[in-house]
Amino acid sequence: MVDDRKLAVLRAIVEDYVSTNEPVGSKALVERHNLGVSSATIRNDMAVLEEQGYIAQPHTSAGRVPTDKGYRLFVDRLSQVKPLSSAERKAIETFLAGAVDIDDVVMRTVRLLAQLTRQVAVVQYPTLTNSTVRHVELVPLSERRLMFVLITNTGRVEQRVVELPDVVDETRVAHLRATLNACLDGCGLARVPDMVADLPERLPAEDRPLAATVLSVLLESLVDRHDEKIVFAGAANLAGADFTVGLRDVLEALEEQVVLMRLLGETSDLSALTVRIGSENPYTGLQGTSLVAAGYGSGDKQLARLGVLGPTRMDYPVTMGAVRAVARYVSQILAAS
Amino acid sequence: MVDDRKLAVLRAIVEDYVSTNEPVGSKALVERHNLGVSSATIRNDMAVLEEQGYIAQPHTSAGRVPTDKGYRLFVDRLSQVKPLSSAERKAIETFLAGAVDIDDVVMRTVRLLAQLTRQVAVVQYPTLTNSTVRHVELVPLSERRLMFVLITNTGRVEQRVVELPDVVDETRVAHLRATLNACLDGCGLARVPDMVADLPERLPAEDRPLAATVLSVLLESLVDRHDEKIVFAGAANLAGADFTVGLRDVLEALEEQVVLMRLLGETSDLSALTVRIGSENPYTGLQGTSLVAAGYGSGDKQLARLGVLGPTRMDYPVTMGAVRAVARYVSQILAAS
DNA sequence: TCTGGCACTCTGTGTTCCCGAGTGCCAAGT
DNA sequence: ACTTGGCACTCGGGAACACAGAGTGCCAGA
Repeated sequence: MVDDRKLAVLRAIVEDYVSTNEPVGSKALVERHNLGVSSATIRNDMAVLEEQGYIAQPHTSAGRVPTDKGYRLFVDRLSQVKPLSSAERKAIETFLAGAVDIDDVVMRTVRLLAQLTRQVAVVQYPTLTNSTVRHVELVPLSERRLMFVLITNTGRVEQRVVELPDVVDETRVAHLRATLNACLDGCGLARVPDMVADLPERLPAEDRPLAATVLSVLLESLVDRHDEKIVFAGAANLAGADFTVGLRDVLEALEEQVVLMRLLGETSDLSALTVRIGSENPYTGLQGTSLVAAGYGSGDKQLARLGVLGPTRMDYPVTMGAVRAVARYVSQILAAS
Repeated sequence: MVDDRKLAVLRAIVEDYVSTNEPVGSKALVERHNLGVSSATIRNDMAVLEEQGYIAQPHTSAGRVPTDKGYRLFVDRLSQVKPLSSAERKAIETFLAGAVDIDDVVMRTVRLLAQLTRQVAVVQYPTLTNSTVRHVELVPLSERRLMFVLITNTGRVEQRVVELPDVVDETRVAHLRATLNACLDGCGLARVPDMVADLPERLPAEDRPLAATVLSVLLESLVDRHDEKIVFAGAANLAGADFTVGLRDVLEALEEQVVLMRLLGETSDLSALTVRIGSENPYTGLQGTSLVAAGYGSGDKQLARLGVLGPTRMDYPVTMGAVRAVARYVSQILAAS
């Protein structure tokens, strides 16, 4: 009986604080929620909760505010994800359905998520490592320049300009293209380096310089930077909120790809809905913010993650519901294309 | 003599206000600049300048602040663009040189500009209308789906998935590809619709459904949205500045592609350095901000625009120098690739 | 274990007051 | 016709202060 009520009190505090943005006191608590006890009892419970580190008071004789630890407990045990309304589901579906290519999917997703949660949305591009080669194209641009294009089964297109050491005629390029496609078609990107390792040796000697140049660009484009691409939207939603830490730091973090990568990346289970609260964050500029993230992917493969970043004081059930729903719909879209 | 000094006073007011961010009074003015007259004289001049609308005072008995009209005069007649230091030039060069594709160029440019000016940078993607077709590629994804890829001479790649009405075999696709390339190679994008208008009729009857489907996607991808792509960076730089209008509005405007398009687009001369100050702005959310923009392009063709957005109270000479320099370097890079 | 009561401690807000910077104007000087 | 020093006036912003209100901790009694 004892502990049960304390948990109810904590839940009530979190809910009230999230909705009012003001420290909540014992009296207001018994009025708004019908716990069957008096405010004095609540005060005792609150004292205990504070001692255990779940809540804190900004000053003596102000109400209580949840700590990060308090939010953590709330998220883990006291709340359940709130599903979206059917109108919202409908909106998601129609909005995402119009996407024409992978860039468009990502763009629409991030905007949708920002609008839905009224917070900052973050979407990581589908990783290349799980995709396979659909087609390789070599397009002569001029005598000594090629454009190299790699198309993956996820609809992603990688392109690079290749500077050639020598003038190369069209038929050699065609030959290399055919060879590359034969060698790589359907091959997982992770296996590409192995597949092409001995490729120059299997070619006539006069084709080798060309092949070597193209391959070096190909390999470089794979390892390069593209797992690291992340976009965000909804920065305007930060303007209203007040952070313990400066707004500037948050904006800086958002523009720093590396920080976002670590933020989204450092989660053990890709498929689950994960929440990172305030000081649990690795980056100091993002203390005072929480991240709600989920993995998405086509079919059974998880490709990447998406989520929203907001003030620690956020409505976790609703946000988690939105993130989960969007992740599912994006997965559907990607699986279908 | 008279007017000359008034202009000097206005210049001094702008410079002081930009550097101190406080309304500047007559006394401070004679101290910091050696105008050879007394503060009383300055006061008279200031009264005239105020009556003419170049400066204003926030309250009675505060110093003066330049109005938008005052900044306008300053930019047009009282200042000269300040060139960058050689260290800065060097930095630009090396930073931009590493770009691997057009996305990378744009990304690097916008970040560079944001960092250089410590303001929000805005870069418009090179317009497709001035570019020409380098290559068209059709890649079978499955029996009834094609990926259509269009490569332009500016290194831009457009991609679309095409849903086919029927199962189509590979040789027909190859044939269509060859026909398309023969027809469109080197053709300006604006002329593409004309060029392909009668193309189905020139094909054997059995190829026409396929051709029609692909062409409709092609045409759609041209008119669609890609002239409208704009990216920005440096939002964190907004955090420090204080706007007359809310920070939120500015952030919202930045995320609204349409607004940015109009902002950058509505300038008569594409090649000149243009400055739009405060209330000269079309969008209400951007009053209180100024835009400094320049066109860029490869060779003699202007492709698009880039610029920075900052508080009306900005250091125009320095900002204009940075924008101009970056525009030039980007043009160089694009011309070379 | 809960409850009502009570004294205490804060913060936030409103009020008042005053200093100082800056102006406008005027009469005198060049 | 300008310029200058002087002077009275205005107003914003900060400091000092008081006060109401909300909230707490604790204690004695049910």
